[in-house]
Amino acid sequence: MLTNALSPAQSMPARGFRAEEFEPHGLDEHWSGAPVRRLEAKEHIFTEGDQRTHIYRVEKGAISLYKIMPDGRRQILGFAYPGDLIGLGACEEYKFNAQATKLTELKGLRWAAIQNSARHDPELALKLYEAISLELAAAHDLLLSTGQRSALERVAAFLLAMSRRGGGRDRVVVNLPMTRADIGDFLGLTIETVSRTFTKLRQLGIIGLAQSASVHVLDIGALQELAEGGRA
Amino acid sequence: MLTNALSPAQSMPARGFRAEEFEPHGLDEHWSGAPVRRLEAKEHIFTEGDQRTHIYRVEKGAISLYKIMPDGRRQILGFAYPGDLIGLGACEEYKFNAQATKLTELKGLRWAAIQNSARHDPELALKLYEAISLELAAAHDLLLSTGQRSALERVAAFLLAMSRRGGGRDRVVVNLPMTRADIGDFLGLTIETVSRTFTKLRQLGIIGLAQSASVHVLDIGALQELAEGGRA
DNA sequence: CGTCAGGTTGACGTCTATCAACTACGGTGG
DNA sequence: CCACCGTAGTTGATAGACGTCAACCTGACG
Repeated sequence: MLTNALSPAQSMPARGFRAEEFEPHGLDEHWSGAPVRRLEAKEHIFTEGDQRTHIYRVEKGAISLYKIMPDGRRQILGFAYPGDLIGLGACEEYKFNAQATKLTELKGLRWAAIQNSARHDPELALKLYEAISLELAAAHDLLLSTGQRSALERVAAFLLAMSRRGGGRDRVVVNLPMTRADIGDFLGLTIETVSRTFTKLRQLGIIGLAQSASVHVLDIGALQELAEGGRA
Repeated sequence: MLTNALSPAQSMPARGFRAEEFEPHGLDEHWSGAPVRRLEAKEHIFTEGDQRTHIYRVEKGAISLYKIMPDGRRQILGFAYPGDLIGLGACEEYKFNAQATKLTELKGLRWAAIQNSARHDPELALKLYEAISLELAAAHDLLLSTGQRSALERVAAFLLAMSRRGGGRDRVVVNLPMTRADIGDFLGLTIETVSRTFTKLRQLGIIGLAQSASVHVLDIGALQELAEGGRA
């Protein structure tokens, strides 16, 4: 029911929430009229410190949300998939950057409008509250990964979480709309370690790697065991 | 203005929010009537999976919020100080454990009551939304630490964040109401690494360590540089 | 066919975990 | 009063996991 990033034992998409299940009802009408915006890969929706004018909903593609340090180190906080909302944080400025990982379409709503509605519509306000509390749960799960899990465990947890995105739970074929660099910066690993770990999982017969962007999950049980530290 | 855990460049307490600045006005009246509950060190308020019956406000002491893996690895998500709220997540069950790090007092409010009020009071609902979005920002900052920063950088960022708790900004004497083990599990380090890093900071003349629970910040500029990766 | 971004693999280095010994402190009880 | 014990913290030696540097491969695209 929740929307955690790296919680393989639970049943949640990796960030934000599935529109059909959790979208604030009070937002539906607003979205229908909103114009579609198209982004090329690597194009930004907004960057940290920008005035927080809109909230966005991903229609197609995928968005990475990330923070970056002065020396270039980057931490991806999550990936937003179609149906996910972006920019819910209640503050004057965006607190992170949002960038398309591939060709992406999204809709935007003026925050001022949402805020006005919410001031007279407790239902809507509570929906915002619920939506963001799902994001918090996702952040907490990712925190458990980056803080405590080994590289193998992190990648296993990541693949499990990804296998549960996009509706059908525990899909055999998982599509990864992001690069190895993105995965690395999400999990707190380097490109090389991510690549090596994928290879190890393939050698163990747990996954298949037809193309690098498409993973076949062959043994989901093993993946779950690994993610929970069943064996190091 | 925000409440981030490890964002030394910004000015926020480590988790939750300062009551006098951010507490939902609609909650004030509720709290005044609530009974005080006293907890010994290591006593739990609730554990993961418990029915989410109350939200709590810390009055004295400190609470650690943590997740734990089957094999005992623990990730502390944050520390709640006096004025901070606990258990805001919008779901049926608590998603983490809450445990006193020392003798602590807190007040609790039945969630059902808050929820009922919020359904008719958009102001209150929006306050909940704002409160939890601050927690999300805190989680994101911690994520940047555990995912990207070195041990030295993490401890520097942690000390900076702690120096900004408790009202007076950039206090020279910082009190740490948690053990080295707690700090380690918060930052994704071991006790030994935390201890060694404190020693290194002392040898560098950046902090003073009279007692292990009380840190004197001697050179806050150096701490900031370290936290942002100024020099590795 | 050349170029470039993305991905894989190998050799090596290093940061931090692990294992272990030791100190300091506080409480408890003889 | 002091011996004893448990918890917390520090420090040292060692090992291992992951990062770094580098070569190479692949596929897309002009």
